[in-house]
Amino acid sequence: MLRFEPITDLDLAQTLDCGQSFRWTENPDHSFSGVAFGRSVTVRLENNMLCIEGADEGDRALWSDYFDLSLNYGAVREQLSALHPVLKEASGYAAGIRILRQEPYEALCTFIISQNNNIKRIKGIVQRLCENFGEQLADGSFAFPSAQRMAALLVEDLAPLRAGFRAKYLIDAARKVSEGEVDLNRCFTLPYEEARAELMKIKGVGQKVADCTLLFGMHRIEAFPLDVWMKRAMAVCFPGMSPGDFGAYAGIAQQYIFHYSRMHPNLFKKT
DNA sequence: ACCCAGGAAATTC
DNA sequence: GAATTTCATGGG
Repeated sequence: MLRFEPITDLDLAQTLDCGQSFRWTENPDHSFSGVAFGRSVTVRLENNMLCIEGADEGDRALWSDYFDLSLNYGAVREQLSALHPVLKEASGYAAGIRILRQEPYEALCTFIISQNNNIKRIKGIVQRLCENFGEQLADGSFAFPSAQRMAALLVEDLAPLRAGFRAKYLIDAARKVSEGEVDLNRCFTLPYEEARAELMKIKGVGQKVADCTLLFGMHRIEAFPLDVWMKRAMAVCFPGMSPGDFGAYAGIAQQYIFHYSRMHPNLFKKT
């Protein structure tokens, strides 16, 4: 069991159930159980201390990075709040969100699955992907399958996932990643537009999926994914503004706005 | 029956 | 080139 120093600006529900990761489930006591990096754990907050059951001391840095504990989100919110009054409102409402550092390949696959889909069904498809092709862990849960494992599959093999037209995209991603035709590690350091182009070599990966992969899988927090919710929010609340106007922490601003708009759908009705 | 969901590719104009 | 249609599946 790992225990971290007391921390502010962390809400597990806002962070783990806000549509950036699809592998966490809430328990009756408001802790969350999930798998990341092949480790099955349960996380909870006790007196503002993050506690991770099932993790050992050797993984302290891994989980600190996963929950982005070293970034001062209070300072980020202060900076963002100065940009626009609605962003100030949204960042206050969603102040407990942190941008996770997920496994790059997992982020890539889950956001390929996300296209023209809803969060509930995305979770089901991801769960079936892990159960069918991921390594089983000691407690019976499943790791996310590797690109190498998935590259050995045929599109038909993914039928049990019921992923529809996205199955062929997953196979293309697995093959290009496992053969090095797409280098996920380079996407951490390439100039932003080049990193996005690298990911878009995969069939089924456009700008939005590439942006989500960069933001949630490579911690490129300048990324500002525009999905249907964000396009509505931008049209209603930020007319004339573009992603570049949100600065170096655009991705965090995006998550604040995304969460705020999903929790207040009536404010962003289509005209 | 129709519409929508953290879109992108294929087709048509 | 820009606008529209198609692609699978499941819930409201």
